[in-house]
Amino acid sequence: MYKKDFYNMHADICKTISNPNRQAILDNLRDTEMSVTELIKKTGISQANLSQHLSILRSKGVVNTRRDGNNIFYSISNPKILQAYDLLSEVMQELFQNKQRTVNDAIVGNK
Amino acid sequence: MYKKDFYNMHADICKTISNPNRQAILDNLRDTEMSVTELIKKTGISQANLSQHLSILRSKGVVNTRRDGNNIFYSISNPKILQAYDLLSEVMQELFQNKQRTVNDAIVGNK
DNA sequence: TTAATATATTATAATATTGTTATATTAAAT
DNA sequence: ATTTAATATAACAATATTATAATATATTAA
Repeated sequence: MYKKDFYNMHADICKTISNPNRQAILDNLRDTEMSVTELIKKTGISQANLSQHLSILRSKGVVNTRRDGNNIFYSISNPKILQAYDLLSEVMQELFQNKQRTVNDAIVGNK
Repeated sequence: MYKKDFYNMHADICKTISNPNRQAILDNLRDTEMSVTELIKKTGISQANLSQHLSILRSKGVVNTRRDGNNIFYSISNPKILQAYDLLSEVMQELFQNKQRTVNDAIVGNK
């Protein structure tokens, strides 16, 4: 596989989880499957919009589905997705702390 | 911090690395700093576009810069960014393998 | 001081992503 | 067979992202 293809695929999977609503979905599915109705309640996302986001996650293989009667249950397909999610949380926090420190240094005037 | 803010920030940092050209940049900076000119050569991205992507990475704190004479050297600010990058590579590969397997099952007709 | 090199910025057109509204599908219950 | 509840899809407007072309800035060299 050529590097460009790799970068494209990588960016694609990364983009799939790069949306606040989809982050909320994944966070709610962290350790349990959940029906769409439950997800609506938990996330507050509108039905149509949630369904669209679930469709994106599903089409990329990030979540799996299971029908039980009238409900469809969504779950995360691969635990590494959550590992990546959590690692990015750490990165985010550390970047945020650095920014805070920079601002503080600027105010206090020390380096 | 409210969950919505968290998801927004998380998605934001995630979006920052969700672009094939920025992936290429990060991959090239993996274990060395590099000047813009070097990055142009290595990645094949146009000067203006590369500069824009570097600007995005810089503004989000993902890379640091150092001027040396006429050159500006870029480097990755936090090793966890690469850890996250690599973990997402694994996720990508595993998702890809699953998809391959599914296609194969469909062709062969076994489950 | 001017020229050359390295990098950044701005404007813009093309494309992609997002959320909303309205409508369709699917399965279960009556 | 209808009705109801759960979920999906389509159409669309608003916004964001992207790459290109043109121009500007900054540092060194001549």
